[in-house]
Amino acid sequence: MFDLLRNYIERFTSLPDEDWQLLLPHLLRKDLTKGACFSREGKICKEIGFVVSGNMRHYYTKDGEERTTYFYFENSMVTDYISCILGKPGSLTIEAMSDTSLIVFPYAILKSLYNQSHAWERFGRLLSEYLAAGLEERMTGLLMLNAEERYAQLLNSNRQKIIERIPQHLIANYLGITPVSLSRIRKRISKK
Amino acid sequence: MFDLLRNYIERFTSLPDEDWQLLLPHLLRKDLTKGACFSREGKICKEIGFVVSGNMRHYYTKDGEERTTYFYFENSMVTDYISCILGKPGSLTIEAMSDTSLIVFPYAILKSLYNQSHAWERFGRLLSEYLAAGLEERMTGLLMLNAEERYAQLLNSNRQKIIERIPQHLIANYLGITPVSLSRIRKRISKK
DNA sequence: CCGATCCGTTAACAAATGATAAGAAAATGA
DNA sequence: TCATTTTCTTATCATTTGTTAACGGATCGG
Repeated sequence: MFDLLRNYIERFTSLPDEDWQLLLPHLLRKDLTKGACFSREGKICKEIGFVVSGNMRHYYTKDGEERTTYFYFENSMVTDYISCILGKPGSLTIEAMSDTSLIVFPYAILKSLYNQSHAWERFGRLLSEYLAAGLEERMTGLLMLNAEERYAQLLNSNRQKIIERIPQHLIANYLGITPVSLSRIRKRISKK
Repeated sequence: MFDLLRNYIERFTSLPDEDWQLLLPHLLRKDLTKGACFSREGKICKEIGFVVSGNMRHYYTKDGEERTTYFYFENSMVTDYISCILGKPGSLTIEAMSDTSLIVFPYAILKSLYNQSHAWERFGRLLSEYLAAGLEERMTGLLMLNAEERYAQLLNSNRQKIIERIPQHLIANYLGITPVSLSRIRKRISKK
């Protein structure tokens, strides 16, 4: 099963077996039941996860309300990256939306791999670049497009999984609008 | 003068002289007059810049209008990172807002340094992480805060340079609102 | 010095979005 | 199965934001 993670990593950069063996002993399987948390607001996130099956969301809290801003599906990494990088308590909570299987390993291990191996350092760079590119695209959407255009953008992106598998009020959060507003947008679009 | 760049890099990770010497021969000084462009929409960005003096902005074009979403001040890196990373034509234009002095070098050189040296690869990782953390914070602000809160956030951040040195209609762009709306927000705040 | 341009404010109106509540359909769980 | 919860829609009203236009001050170049 751990090969799923290896394949994911090799999509960024080829990883000699020697390097892979440095990580392998630290991998664990972790199963979360629906509603369980991987990382919590106020706690320092010390683990990296890889979603084998299931899906998760992360949310911030404002005025006591959860505001979901990201979703994780199978075959992707999950962590509070900011908390890991800065080593500070996170401001978001990551929660399983369904029963979810993860492969996990300590962020401290990844950091030590950065020191031990150029290949792992490269993976870290490419992962961060990939992350930054995604954030940039999404932020530009928020700055340049209105709510309806953002929903259309999501429809035409490679993130359809979100439309298909996520409840609408959470998609509204993700788009930065209210569920009521998203419902209106959908109605407007369906009339065209 | 090139030491300014070296100091900047060393704030991320210590760089042995040997590694610095790999980059040094490729550094050039470049002066832009007010209004000149460092990178243009539709062109592949092939250079990394470091702002020695002056300031710049980058903007996207929507319906023929410029939408400024970022500012660069002295002592910071400037480039169309997405265009560099993906090797694709950029969708933004980077322009000098005043006469600006840069240190520049080809992105291709940085890429080769990634191959030649673990220390440079590390710098690349840390720079990307720093970039991602900044994008994440700003995106969260866009999703969680209304326009007035975003302006207050900017006021209380370590980005006051923007308030002090940037025309208000461009700050409005940066916040994702219209200049008229920002003017109203400022009026509301001043009444308190 | 003068004209042109840029910049910020204000007003009036239109459009979009938020807040709240009600109701119905669908999913969930005992 | 039945009650409960979740999810989505719709309506109403308030608020915010966008749009357009006008005005005056500031800045800039000749």
